[in-house]
Amino acid sequence: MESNPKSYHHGDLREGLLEAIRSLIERDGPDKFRIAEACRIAGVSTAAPYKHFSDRDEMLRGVALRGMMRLRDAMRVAVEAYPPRDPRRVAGLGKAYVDFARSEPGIFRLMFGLAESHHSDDALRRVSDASEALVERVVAEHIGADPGSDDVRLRAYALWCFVHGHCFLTLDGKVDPHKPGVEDRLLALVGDRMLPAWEGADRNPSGAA
Amino acid sequence: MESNPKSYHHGDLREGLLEAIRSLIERDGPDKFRIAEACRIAGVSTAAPYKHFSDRDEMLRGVALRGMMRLRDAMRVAVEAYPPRDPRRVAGLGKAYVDFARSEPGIFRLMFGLAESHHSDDALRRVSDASEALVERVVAEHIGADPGSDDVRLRAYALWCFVHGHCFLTLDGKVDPHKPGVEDRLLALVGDRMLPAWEGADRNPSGAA
DNA sequence: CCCTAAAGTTAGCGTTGCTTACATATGTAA
DNA sequence: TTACATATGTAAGCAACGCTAACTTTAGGG
Repeated sequence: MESNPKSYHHGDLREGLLEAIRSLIERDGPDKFRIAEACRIAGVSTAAPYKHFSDRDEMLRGVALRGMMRLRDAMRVAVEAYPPRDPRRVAGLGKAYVDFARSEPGIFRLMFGLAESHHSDDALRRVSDASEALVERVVAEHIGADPGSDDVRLRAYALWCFVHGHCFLTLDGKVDPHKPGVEDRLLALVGDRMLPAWEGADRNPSGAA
Repeated sequence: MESNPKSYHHGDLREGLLEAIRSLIERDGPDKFRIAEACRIAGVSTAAPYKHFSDRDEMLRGVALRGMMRLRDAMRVAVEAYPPRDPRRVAGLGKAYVDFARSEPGIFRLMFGLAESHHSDDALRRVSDASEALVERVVAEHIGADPGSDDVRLRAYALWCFVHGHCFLTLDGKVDPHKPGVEDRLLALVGDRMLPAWEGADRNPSGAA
């Protein structure tokens, strides 16, 4: 079962293909990559992938899933770098998200470009939900509230919206990459205005519009 | 030059194809739509499109451009619904953005999924820049600052990040559509915490981290 | 030591984007 | 009107790609 290049059997063709496809998507985009080229990289014939994947979409979902896992892991590592209630914990979480989008823009686009797969594929949803739960946990600790409360979920979602939007806009070139100060000032704006404004405020669910 | 269905010439095949492709993208997605089907809808042969577009990508860019224009126009209409410095102006701007993403999710994804086209296609960038300028103008009026200042641009960008992220996350089903109260509370959170916190604060660019 | 199943290969089919060569309509000028 | 150039359509077909069918090779268990 090892990955011997000489043997008739690849050893772990599924993982080998996923890695090949990942690199090709990063180079050409999700709808441009060719299966035949991934086969050539993995060193197999063009029919081999169909022993492991039903079709092209399943390959894409496999690559997206592994990307979701890497993002989730990166967020976990970033969170554990600082103790609870440390402001750098929230900032680090956002930074990990942005760093991932910057380092793997093609996969990031793929992950959030699969329109219907999020609802149908259970594995994708599970990993995505884990990341969401992590954000909620960190926000809950930060503002000292119950992790499951609607208030925390809403604020975590708001933070996620902000970071997620920033990722897509930077990927689309809406912010100049040759102006490194912008991102720092942006983080400072959110960190100084948004997060402190939350602390101890609106703890009661007042129905004010 | 009229669009007579009986005549040999279509009349305005370019626009007819763009509309047909738009509807197909909305139904099947940007990478799934087939040119032949758009031709059937427009009532021409499969070779006809290539008299107006060089290739598939140019058709997609054409559809994306018209989408950008619709979004820009919707934002303009929303802005003009309220006088300057009215808080509903900023809220309406964001709402127009979200409404567009909800009503045309396929085109919205297409518009922000074209990775390199934003840099290469001048027409796309021009319309996108116009929308960006509009956001900056409204934010500048709202906080009573100079439209071209770095401060305004940063705050406008922060607002855009937030709204843009919310659009993508709702499209990906990250927020339950059967909970209409969520969006209102989200807008209230941003409106009550974020925007008022901006007014008259941090007008001086202090270097505090 | 076979026998089964897993995992690979080769050949080829159908679809699809796109091109080439040809046909038809439109606008302009003699 | 007629002649011509150009724009815009059709028909036929090529090449590439996803995918399948039938066959071959290896791994592993009784």
